[in-house]
Amino acid sequence: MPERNRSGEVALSDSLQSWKAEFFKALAHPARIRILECLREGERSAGEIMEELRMEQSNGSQHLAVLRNKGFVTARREGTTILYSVRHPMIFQILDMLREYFHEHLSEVRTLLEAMAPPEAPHSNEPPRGGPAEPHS
Amino acid sequence: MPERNRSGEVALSDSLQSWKAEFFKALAHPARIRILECLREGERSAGEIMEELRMEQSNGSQHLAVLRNKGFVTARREGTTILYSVRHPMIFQILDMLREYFHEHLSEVRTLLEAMAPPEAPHSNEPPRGGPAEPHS
DNA sequence: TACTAATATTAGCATATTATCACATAACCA
DNA sequence: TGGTTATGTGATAATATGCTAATATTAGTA
Repeated sequence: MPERNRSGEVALSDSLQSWKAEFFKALAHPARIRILECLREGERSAGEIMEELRMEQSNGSQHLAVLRNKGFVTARREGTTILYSVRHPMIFQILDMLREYFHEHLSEVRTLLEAMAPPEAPHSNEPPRGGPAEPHS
Repeated sequence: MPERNRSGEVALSDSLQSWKAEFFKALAHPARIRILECLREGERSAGEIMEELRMEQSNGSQHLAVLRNKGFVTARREGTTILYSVRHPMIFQILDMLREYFHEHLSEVRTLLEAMAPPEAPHSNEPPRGGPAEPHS
């Protein structure tokens, strides 16, 4: 615990860094990233999100709870549905920066991606025929 | 596993989001944030970093390994010491954005901080039962 | 009131991650 | 050579996380 709280300044900096870590932790899941990307177009109900992302209701609700508790999204009730929206555009700025970086450094990133999911061959992915074709672009 | 690789485009987007999640996961630890902040001023040896951050050698080395494997930092040997530096200024841009947000929304953030590390106040805070609490109607 | 739909929360389990220890390797210097 | 420092690696227990199933809460409606 690096607390040299001599002037009170270090404590704030320490809080800041812990907060940043919590911030990143909340984003450190593909499902939550997808939820945020889903909300990029605007307000969405919990049901719509889970349908679009094909998540279990309970699972999705838990991810939404994480995003809610960390302040990434706000929710408002409208009748029986609850509409979620992203609280601050900074989120999208960060995601956009990452997207740029991802494409600029695609060659380097690919190596990391392969190291990321080693159990399956990154080249040929099996086409699971019979699955529902999605008209989504 | 949401893979609808009909045109190859969705797969890339999916990879992007998984990569983003991995990116955030690598940053989701206060120690690693501190290491990066420590490297903001430039190149530093592993020993300097651990001394400044008061970390155990082995522990710090592991965190450095995470940052290295994810491509956040590069390392070069100089004699007996190994010098680390941050690979891309985007990291600092993101950290700066968060710092701004942290200070702009300090009042909101403080609530989350308290919920984050409750060393005192064993009074259980009430979860948002009964739907989301609207800021004000 | 009862009933249904939409969300939220809880519980149990499996898995992943962390910090830490112990030891191994490498470079430098006397 | 021997000794000190810097760094890496493997194993372990404690902790955290995610997923599924089940249950609870709220709003709307009959």
